[in-house]
Amino acid sequence: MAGASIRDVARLAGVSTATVARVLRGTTPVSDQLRERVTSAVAELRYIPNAVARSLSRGRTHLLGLLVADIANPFFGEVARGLEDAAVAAEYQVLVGSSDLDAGRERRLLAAFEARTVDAVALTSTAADSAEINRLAATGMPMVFIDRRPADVPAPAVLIDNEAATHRAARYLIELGHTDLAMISGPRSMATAAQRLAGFRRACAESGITVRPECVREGHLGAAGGEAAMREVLALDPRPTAVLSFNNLLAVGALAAVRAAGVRIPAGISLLTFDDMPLFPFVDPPITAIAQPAYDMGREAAAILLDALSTPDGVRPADVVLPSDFRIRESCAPPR
Amino acid sequence: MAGASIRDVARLAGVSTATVARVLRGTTPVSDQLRERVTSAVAELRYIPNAVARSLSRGRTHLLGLLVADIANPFFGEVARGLEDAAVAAEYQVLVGSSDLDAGRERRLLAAFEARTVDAVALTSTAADSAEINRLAATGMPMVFIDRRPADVPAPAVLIDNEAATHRAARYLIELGHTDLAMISGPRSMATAAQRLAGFRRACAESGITVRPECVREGHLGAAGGEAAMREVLALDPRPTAVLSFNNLLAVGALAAVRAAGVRIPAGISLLTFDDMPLFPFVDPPITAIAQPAYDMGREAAAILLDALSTPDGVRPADVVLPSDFRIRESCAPPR
DNA sequence: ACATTCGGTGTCATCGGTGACATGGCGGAT
DNA sequence: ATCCGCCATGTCACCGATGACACCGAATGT
Repeated sequence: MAGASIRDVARLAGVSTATVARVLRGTTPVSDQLRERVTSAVAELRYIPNAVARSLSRGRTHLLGLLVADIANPFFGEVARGLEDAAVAAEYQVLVGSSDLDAGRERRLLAAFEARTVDAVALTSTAADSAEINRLAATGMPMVFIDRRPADVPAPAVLIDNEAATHRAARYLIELGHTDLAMISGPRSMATAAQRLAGFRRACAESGITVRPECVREGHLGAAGGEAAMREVLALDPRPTAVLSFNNLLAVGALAAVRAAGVRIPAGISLLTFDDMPLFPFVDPPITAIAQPAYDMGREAAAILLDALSTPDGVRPADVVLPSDFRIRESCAPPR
Repeated sequence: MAGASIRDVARLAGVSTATVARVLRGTTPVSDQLRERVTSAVAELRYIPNAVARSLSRGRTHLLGLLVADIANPFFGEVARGLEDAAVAAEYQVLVGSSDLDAGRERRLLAAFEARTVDAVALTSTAADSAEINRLAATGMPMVFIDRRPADVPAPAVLIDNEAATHRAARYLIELGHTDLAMISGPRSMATAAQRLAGFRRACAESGITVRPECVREGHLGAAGGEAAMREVLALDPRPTAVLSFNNLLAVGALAAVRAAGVRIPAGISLLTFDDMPLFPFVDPPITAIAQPAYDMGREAAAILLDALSTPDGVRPADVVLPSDFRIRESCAPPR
């Protein structure tokens, strides 16, 4: 039950622990005879090397820390999966944690990652507190941001061109004829939110459209926040004719609010959102969305991290900007 | 950069490492003066105890292994989140891995868990190979299954009453007037699939309805499998008037096939599925679903594991059967 | 024939904490 | 005053694997 140790194997094979290690890791040559004795001893004892001991001895855990806002959010699930697939291919495992965008929880998670000496961390969530993150980065821990990065942290990021993507989406609405647009945005402190809002504003400005201040809602993230924000938007007088949502959860909440208000999409109001979901094509009406390549973002992030780990000289890797995909469906139409 | 060790702290505070440990873990009493010196040394050096070393020394990693079929699947995401929330409350972290229902990948994941000496594992996926799992269980590693369990493994499980839930759903369809039902099931080797199919069959049998063999499709899991299975069902002559889907992904695929075939739900065919999704209420038409309490399942699983870890005497915990929720929406109607 | 090299193997300190045990000092009981 | 006991603290072996180093014997070079 207790699991055999390398000493047990060595004893059974009549060799030293060093020889066992050598056979196992195939590093230095070992005579065929001893190799044979060792491998059969390993098999007989069902010996499994203790990764904890190895980690302590080698100073490497082969663990990647992944900090997300909420692993239950399909977007982060995809990211996690992409990261995991790249990680396992390199014999790494993934330690995940959800921060819920709570600064305290985020801090505890990072502290845990540090204490466990994960080899590198990927972050997709960030409660503003970048001091903590900078301290971790300063220890030399390879680090990569996904989807967003606090302004003052000197680490690479994997993201899409949020400004351009939002600009394009907003232009699409404007070309449809909308002149009174609203945006359900994220917390102002979030870099992504600022970028998307900027793209939105630029598109409006370029067409001489004024965005009413009350048409920009900085909702709390999550479906409930989206619902509340949409309720407020619908109550506006005049009511905006098109709404752009900052992410998938917000959109789900917005959808609920629209339904509850008895408003039809796109007849009564047009809706467009960041983050595609597998069911969007089947919603009534199919939802137009800006799809982020979540899986690839996770994979790229892992690639950056693994690369940094294998070449410790350490030039800071460049950001990776992935293409987003604007998927036009039927949730937007010209205003009445 | 390299991180201070307990010896550095001890040296700076002018005490022994044991005293530092005692101050940190608050176990045995330490004089105020020394406590003071130690805490300030800890602060000055920004000392963070090395969890790897502690794990090796104590034989506990405070790590829970979670094996899911696919962390990108929202159902498993919810499970993971529930498990995580319960875990962090007890100062545990979660190591996740996706098996993709691939026996080899599952085996490697379990081997990694074992090598890392996680304190316990939760499994929601199972490629039939239970020998491997039994071997792990035999080492005394606390273990819990979520959603499904291989028949011959003596470990507790957290699940819903699949047979009853499916029976109820099938009855609902029958009471609507359907007499020709189909089921898009999962792989026969999966216990859950067998149970759900049994409930389905019992409901039919009780009403004197014969289920045509070709109406039970054992699809490959995943949206693509669901689409293929549904395409086959739609091609049947006569075409069944109602279909019950084994899980959320299968349903998404089925939805796509129905759309592609130009068939209307529920007018042309009724659809009902296991696993609810946040967007189901907004789909055209809103999808009737059997909701599993995924988050709670994760939490219960963690509770069982943590309990087993804190009371090592080890009575085998009983299964936890959670209620499912049958959410009737509009995707089912009487047959024409 | 002797020095040199090298392949194959063992020894042991080390990674950072932990806890059993040893030690020393002080107060209270007799 | 003496002994006991307890509290506070230090010492050190240990968890399991690793790798630097030492070592031995055989093959090669001159």
